[in-house]
Amino acid sequence: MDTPERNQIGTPISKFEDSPVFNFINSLSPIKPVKSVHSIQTINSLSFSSPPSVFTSPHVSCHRESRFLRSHNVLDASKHQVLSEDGKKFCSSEEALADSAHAYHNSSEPQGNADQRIPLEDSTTDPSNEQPEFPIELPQTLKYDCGSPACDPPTGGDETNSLMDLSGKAASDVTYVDEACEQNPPETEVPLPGMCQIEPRIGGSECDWDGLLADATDLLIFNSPNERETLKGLMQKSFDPSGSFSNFMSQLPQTTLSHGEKMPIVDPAASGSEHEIEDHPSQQGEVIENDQAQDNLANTAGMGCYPNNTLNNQLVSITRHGIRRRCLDFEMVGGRRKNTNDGSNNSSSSALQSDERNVAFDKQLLPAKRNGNSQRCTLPGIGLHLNALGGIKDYKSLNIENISSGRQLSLPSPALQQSSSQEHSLALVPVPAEGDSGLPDNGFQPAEDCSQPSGYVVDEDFNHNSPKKKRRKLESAGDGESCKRCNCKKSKCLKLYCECFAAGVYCIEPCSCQDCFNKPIHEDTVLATRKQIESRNPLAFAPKVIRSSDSVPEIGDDPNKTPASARHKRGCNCKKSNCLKKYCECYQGGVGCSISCRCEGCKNGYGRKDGSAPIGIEAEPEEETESSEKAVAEKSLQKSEIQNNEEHPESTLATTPLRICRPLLPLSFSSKGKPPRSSFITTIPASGLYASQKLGKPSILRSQPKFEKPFKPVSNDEMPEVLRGDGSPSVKTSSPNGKRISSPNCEFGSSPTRRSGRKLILQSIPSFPSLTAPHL
DNA sequence: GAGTTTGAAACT
DNA sequence: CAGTTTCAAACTC
Repeated sequence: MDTPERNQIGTPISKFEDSPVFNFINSLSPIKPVKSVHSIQTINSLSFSSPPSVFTSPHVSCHRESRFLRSHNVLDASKHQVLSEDGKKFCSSEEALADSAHAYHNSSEPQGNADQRIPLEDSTTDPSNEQPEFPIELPQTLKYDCGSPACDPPTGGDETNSLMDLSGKAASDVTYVDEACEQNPPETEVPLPGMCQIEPRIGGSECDWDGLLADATDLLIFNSPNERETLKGLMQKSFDPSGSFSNFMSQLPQTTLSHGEKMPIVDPAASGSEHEIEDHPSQQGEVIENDQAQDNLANTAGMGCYPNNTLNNQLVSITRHGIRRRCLDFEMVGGRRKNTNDGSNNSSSSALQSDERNVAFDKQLLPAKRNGNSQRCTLPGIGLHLNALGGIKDYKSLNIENISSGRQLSLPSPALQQSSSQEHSLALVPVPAEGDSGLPDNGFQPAEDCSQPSGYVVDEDFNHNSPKKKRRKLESAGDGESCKRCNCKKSKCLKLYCECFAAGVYCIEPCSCQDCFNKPIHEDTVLATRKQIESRNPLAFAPKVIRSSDSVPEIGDDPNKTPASARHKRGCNCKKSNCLKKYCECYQGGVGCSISCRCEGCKNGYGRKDGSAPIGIEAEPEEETESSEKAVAEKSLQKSEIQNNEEHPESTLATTPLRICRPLLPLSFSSKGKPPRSSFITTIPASGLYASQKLGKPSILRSQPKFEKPFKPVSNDEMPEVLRGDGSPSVKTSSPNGKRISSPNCEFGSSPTRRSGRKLILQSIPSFPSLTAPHL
């Protein structure tokens, strides 16, 4: 394999060959790579975080970051341990299956989660149990694994074997690598060929480039760390032309470095995987077994999440490293399904191409899937029809921002999120807010949470099998709330009654809806309906809860106010629930009632309409507005800005940093899958509040509960923005809310707390467009 | 699991 | 804009 490819490659190869490392590797066993790896390891932990963010969806990324830190630390500290453990784990297929399933979901999420999970997953994958047919799953897991220290093993059956042996033999990474290399000497070489193949294809789209590049780098990496670097350098040079690529590359190194820790393992495995896939189907089969089991599970679950095997496998093998893989994987997922079966054996190159193609197809479907992957439900947000429509443009911007920041962005509006996810192929995976809860465990949990997500992932068709059952299961399994989906019977899921539809997400497995038209299949209908609804009420699909979290912190007022800052877009109209139950949208959204609310006997724990804050949360609404006014007086400048913002939100936004965040934020919630109600969105402060809620859908789902608990009341910067935008603009006029809205707007706009909000407005506006745009 | 309550969404 | 109806979630049993 290798030799022929190399020949083809020609120049590129020659470069690599030039490097002493490469030559050495070629002549010798993989052992050398290991050394390089060690050096890299130190770097990995640090760099690692950033790359993932880029690929991962905003939601995910946010969560991830927090997780990452932890995970990385853990990994660093216990790298060796992990590896040894992994080896053990590999043996156990059980965990592997479960993990792999999670991993799929996680794929969107990324490294953060992946890192934690990875070890386990890797181990699981490694064991590779086997079914050649479904190699895809394994690859995915592997990919994730790669990201994680443990991951490496994942690759081919041979690798798995080697890994197994290694696990038994030596705990150290080095041993791992060496063995892998020895067993699969060709693998080391393989990477190069892969590079060559990739390049030609790359010509296609930037996205593809990124994926390819990543893959290529991975491949190179596999051979040896040194080689990686050299390859990277080469790659960068060659690809620099595309900005995206350059950015990507910059990150890639990190990823590679990060991998470096694990590198030893990873490289061998990666190389092996490719070879195995292409050349050694039998080996693949071994690896695949686990994957298949997972796939089967996913399928049974109705999960579309799990990509088809063939394509996935190829891609996976290529991409192993967390970030890229993710992208590819997600994309792959959609496309894979179709293609995988057909050409499991296709060469890597073909796989790549197919992947690209698939991606386009997947866009529509992916969102949902991604969501599922992400964690879930949140992702509800994720499978937005809007996304598909959306706008690629938006996503690009998002990506850029993400990349630059290195964090995930919160999507401004569901539409944006979706669009971004689709285009990137990154699934917005709302990482479960839980992230915190258990890195190790959680790593998987998120996936579990994702169970819903899985639902997302699941193909639409699957959903219907037994929606109620699934739904309940999901609910029970994960957060009951989080997993939930709609249960529409008469609305066909084409009205705002439908949470999924309202959230801009396609209905998926967990849904128990009847006669559902909110599916990719009926995209046209969905879009048309959306348009109609939006025509009546531009803000109809905007988050119901707007959060000025940004404003709060920035303002420096009491942090406590944060909750108060968030407000329901329209305000509730509760008469009997006293705003103490989820019937109340304000309460459900974790925000206090505001002036805009027409509720009677308001006792909202998050903040009473009166301004009193029963729970301890400060009174939000009116009082806040007043306070805000005071603040304004104090800060004439801010005031002016705010006013300007209100009047000219756009301009303000542009100037303010918030803008960036906002655009991203809005969608976040939607992704959740089913936040309280689709419309409720948490705003995410650019800074990273997310953690608490933002987390995508999971956050949403979870968020609700949290909301119940007063404090984190949603921080939804984004929403507020949207709302503001809505409110300030004429938008609301159309909507029934308009009545109420006026007051709320006043609150936001006038209220000091909202000062930050001013900026939000602008962002929010943009998000909507994205949604509508798709309809075009 | 079925039925009731609730309030938003949709309609008039 | 107000009132009514429809709808599905939230809640209760």
